[in-house]
Amino acid sequence: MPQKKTYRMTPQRKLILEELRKLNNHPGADEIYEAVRKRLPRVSLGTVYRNLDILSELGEIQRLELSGTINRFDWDTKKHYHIRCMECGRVENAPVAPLNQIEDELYGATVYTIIGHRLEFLGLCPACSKKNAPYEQLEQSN
Amino acid sequence: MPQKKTYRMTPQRKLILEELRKLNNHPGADEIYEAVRKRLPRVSLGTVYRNLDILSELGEIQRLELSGTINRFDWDTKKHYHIRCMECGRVENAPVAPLNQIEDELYGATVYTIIGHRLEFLGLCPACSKKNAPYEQLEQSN
DNA sequence: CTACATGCAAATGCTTTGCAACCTA
DNA sequence: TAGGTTGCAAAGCATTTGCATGTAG
Repeated sequence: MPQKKTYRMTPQRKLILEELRKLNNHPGADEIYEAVRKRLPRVSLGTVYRNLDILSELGEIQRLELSGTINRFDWDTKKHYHIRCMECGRVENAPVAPLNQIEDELYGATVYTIIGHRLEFLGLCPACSKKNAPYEQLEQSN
Repeated sequence: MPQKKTYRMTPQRKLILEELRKLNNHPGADEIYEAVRKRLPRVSLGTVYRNLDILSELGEIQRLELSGTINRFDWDTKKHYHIRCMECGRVENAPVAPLNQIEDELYGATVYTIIGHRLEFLGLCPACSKKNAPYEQLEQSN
């Protein structure tokens, strides 16, 4: 197995963590960058990105990979969920019935007007599963 | 209200739709581009992007906005879901209990090794809700 | 000391856009 | 004929990376 990497606690890393913990609005890297910059004007965006990577790898913070701009297209316009291979990116339909009632749980519990939801499963396709046996366990603990 | 736009059926648009319907692997724009290029070597990637936009707007195809593009960070490392405003991008926690058993539905039904799932709610935050009353209805029919 | 980390700038990768020419209804 | 559409190239934008220098352990 690969030897363990030892991480250091640098002023930059500490500040990034501190500032993120002050923010309750699930900020992006740019917003964290701006916050840190007020206390350490010479930080670089690159440093912020690198540290956010490391900190989420260490489990100190969580990276939210929300759905975003265009990625994939589907000729099937019916509602259905997908499963994606974390290794190779393959996407297939997930044979799971639509959660038609899941949005009801939010009524009264949020101030948002709910429009819909997205559910996506993550895993390994058979090919990558074989190639990469220990990977699953690793990600499980994430 | 805005006057209705009339769309045309161009050879490019038709081919893009045809090729997408042949592909069962939820392709990205680049893959569709390559497929179309075999039959129409001078198409441009820009045309492919523009048509995928229009076709999904028309409901002829579905755009899968899978996780991975918008990166936000969260100091809270416990499992929880989020709700995102489709207008302004604000993200908040969604007060919904984790679907601990949802992945079980897939055992035996998929050849993938399941590692996890992501659930995200989409809606309008109170501020955008007010500004944009007809929007909700529009998106509902999507 | 030395491997990890930083600042800076350049390089990605994917998507969008401006524009002049083109073509569908 | 009008206004949507195309190819091309350039521009965007968020994120990553190469490199020389700096520094925590």
